[in-house]
Amino acid sequence: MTVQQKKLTEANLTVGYVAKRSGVKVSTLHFYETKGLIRSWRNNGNQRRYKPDVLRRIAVIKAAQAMGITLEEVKQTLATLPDERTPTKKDWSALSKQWQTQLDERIAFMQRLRERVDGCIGCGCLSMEKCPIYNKDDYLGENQSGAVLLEKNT
Amino acid sequence: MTVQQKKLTEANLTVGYVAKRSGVKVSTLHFYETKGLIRSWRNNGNQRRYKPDVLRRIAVIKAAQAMGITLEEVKQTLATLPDERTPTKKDWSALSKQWQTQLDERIAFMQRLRERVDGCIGCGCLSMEKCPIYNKDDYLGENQSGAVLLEKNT
DNA sequence: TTAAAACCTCAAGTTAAGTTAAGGTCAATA
DNA sequence: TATTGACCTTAACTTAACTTGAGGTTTTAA
Repeated sequence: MTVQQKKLTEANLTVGYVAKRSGVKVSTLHFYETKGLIRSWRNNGNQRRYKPDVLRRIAVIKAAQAMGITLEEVKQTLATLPDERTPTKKDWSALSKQWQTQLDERIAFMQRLRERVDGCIGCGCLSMEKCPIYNKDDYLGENQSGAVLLEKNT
Repeated sequence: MTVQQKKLTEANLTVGYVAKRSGVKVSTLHFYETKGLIRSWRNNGNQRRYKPDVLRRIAVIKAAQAMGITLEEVKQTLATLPDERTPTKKDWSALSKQWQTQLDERIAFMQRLRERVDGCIGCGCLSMEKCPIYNKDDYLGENQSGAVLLEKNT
C-alpha cells in the first residue's frame, strides 16, 4: 500500500517518457541534471525516475531559452522554487514575473535597435564615434547575459 | 603623386587603428577576415591595411549581432554589398532593410512569447501537450539561426 | 527465458565566436 | 642605431549547450 500510495501521489516517469513528452533528448535530460536544472531519483536498477512536474520545468527552461536567458540564469531562478514540495501554481507564477521584466527589457532594447537601424545604417555617417548605431552606452541588462547585447564601454 | 592620390582617395588604416576606433580587438579583426566579413590588403611589410569603410562594416556587424543575427548570416548579407566600389549610402540602406524585417519578426516573436509567459507559466496546466508556452509550431524565421528560437517539430 | 529496447556512465566531439600564447618580423622614435 | 611597440602566423584554448560513442546493465515482452 505504501508503494501504491507513492504511485498515486507522485507518478514516476522514466527518462525516455519524459524525453518523448518534452521533446528533448535523453542526453539533454542527463545534461540538465548535471547542471542542476532538474532532478530525479533512482529505482532499484539505477535508472532515473521523475516526478511529473519535471515536464513543466523543462517547458519553462525552453521558454526561458527562447527569451535569450542562459541556463545558468534559469538555474538561479528555478532555485527559487520550493525544494521540498511540488511547486504550486503560485510558485510558477512568481517565476514568470521575474522573466516578464527581462523580456520587456529585451523587447525594448530590440525596439531601440530597430529605430537605429531604421535611421542610421543608411544615414551616411561613416564615423563610429558619431554613429548612434554603435553607441556603446546602450546595453542590455546589468549583467549582460543572453545573445542580445552590446558591450559596456571598455 | 600616385601614392598621394591613393592616400587621398582611400586612406589606409592600420589594424591597430581600426581596432581602437571600432572597439574590437585586433584578434577579432583577424578573425573576421578569415570569416570573410571584412577585407584588407597588405603593405610592403605584410601588414594589413584597411579602407575606412571597414569601420562601418564593423558597426554593422555589431548591430546585427545585437539583433541576434549570426556571423554566417551577416556574411551573406554583407555579400550583397558591391565588391568593386566602396559602398554608398544606398547600398547600406538596402542592407538595413533586410535586417529591419528580421528584427521586426524577432520583436513579434518576443511579444508572443511575452504574452504566453504572461498567461501561461502560472496557469496551472501541467501538460506539455496542452500548454501553449511549449507550442513547437511557433518558431523564429525559416532557418532558425540566432539565439532566439524554438525548434520545429522533430 | 532470451532477445530487443531502454538505461547507465564517462569521455570525447561539436559549433559559434572569439581569445591567448608562442615565436618571429616590421616600423617608429630616442 | 637600437629598442620598443605594433604586426604577423599558427595553434591551441574558452564557454555554452549539447550530442555522440563505447562498453556495459536492466527491463520488457514475445
